[in-house]
Amino acid sequence: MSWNTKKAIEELVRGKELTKQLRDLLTKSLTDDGFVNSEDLVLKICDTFANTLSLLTNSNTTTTTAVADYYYYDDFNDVSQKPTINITSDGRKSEDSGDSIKSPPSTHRDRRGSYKRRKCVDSRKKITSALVDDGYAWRKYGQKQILNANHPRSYFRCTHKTDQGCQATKQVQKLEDDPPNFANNSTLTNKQGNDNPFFSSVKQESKEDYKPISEITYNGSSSSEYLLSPHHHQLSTFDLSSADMTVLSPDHDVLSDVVDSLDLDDLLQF
DNA sequence: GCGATTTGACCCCC
DNA sequence: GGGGGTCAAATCGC
Repeated sequence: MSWNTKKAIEELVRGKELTKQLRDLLTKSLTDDGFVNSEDLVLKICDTFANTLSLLTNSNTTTTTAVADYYYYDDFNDVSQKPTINITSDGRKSEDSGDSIKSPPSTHRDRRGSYKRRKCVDSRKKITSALVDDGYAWRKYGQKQILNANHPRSYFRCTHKTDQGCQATKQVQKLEDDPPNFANNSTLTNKQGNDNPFFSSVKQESKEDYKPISEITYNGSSSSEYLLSPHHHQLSTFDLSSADMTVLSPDHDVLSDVVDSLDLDDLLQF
């Protein structure tokens, strides 16, 4: 294990401790009597993850690509880059960065592939459905309105289906409108299964070598994303308004080292 | 040009 | 035949 990897682990552990403190700060409503300043604490946490990513970036070129493509340290301190996700009346979502959205020509309305898309945004700075959240690089390949469902169901499959034969697929569906913003409350859920009433239990199909998980992730809230580790069956929320959380590619050698040497169950036990 | 998303069409199963 | 899952053309951003 390289020095950078060890340091990355140390940073992750430090981040865990800081997050615990933040949890205490919020749940116990510590104010002036608290031993830490909340803003300072958040900055420390951001530094921790930034340091970790920096270490990983410098220690592995494979990971470097993934990190560099999808993550920028400055995003931690730049809440203004939070994308606004709008759920349209027909269930489709669009992201509004403040720029006008170019509508497809009216003559293309009925044409396959016509859709609105945000422009002038560096997509590398935000999480997209194609990014990995559980060790797989998901790519959306379909969306369908389900009978008696308020929201459409999205279909994802592994990006490496063609080149590596990965048969992993998953389905994502929102259950209810206007879920409470857990992230703003800095709530970090950690539980078996998905009993969150605002998001669907979505099955994940498993074929061949794919490691099955019983529940899946959902990214339907305006500012929070639900992540689930296929190995630990735990659900976590991250606040995208303050930090773009993502997981590196499935081919992450460095992360594998980190994961192998850490008890993620313990890491996630907030 | 590449890789991503969108979305209508198509296929399959009940 | 209807509903759900997948395909693939169209489109977009880099």
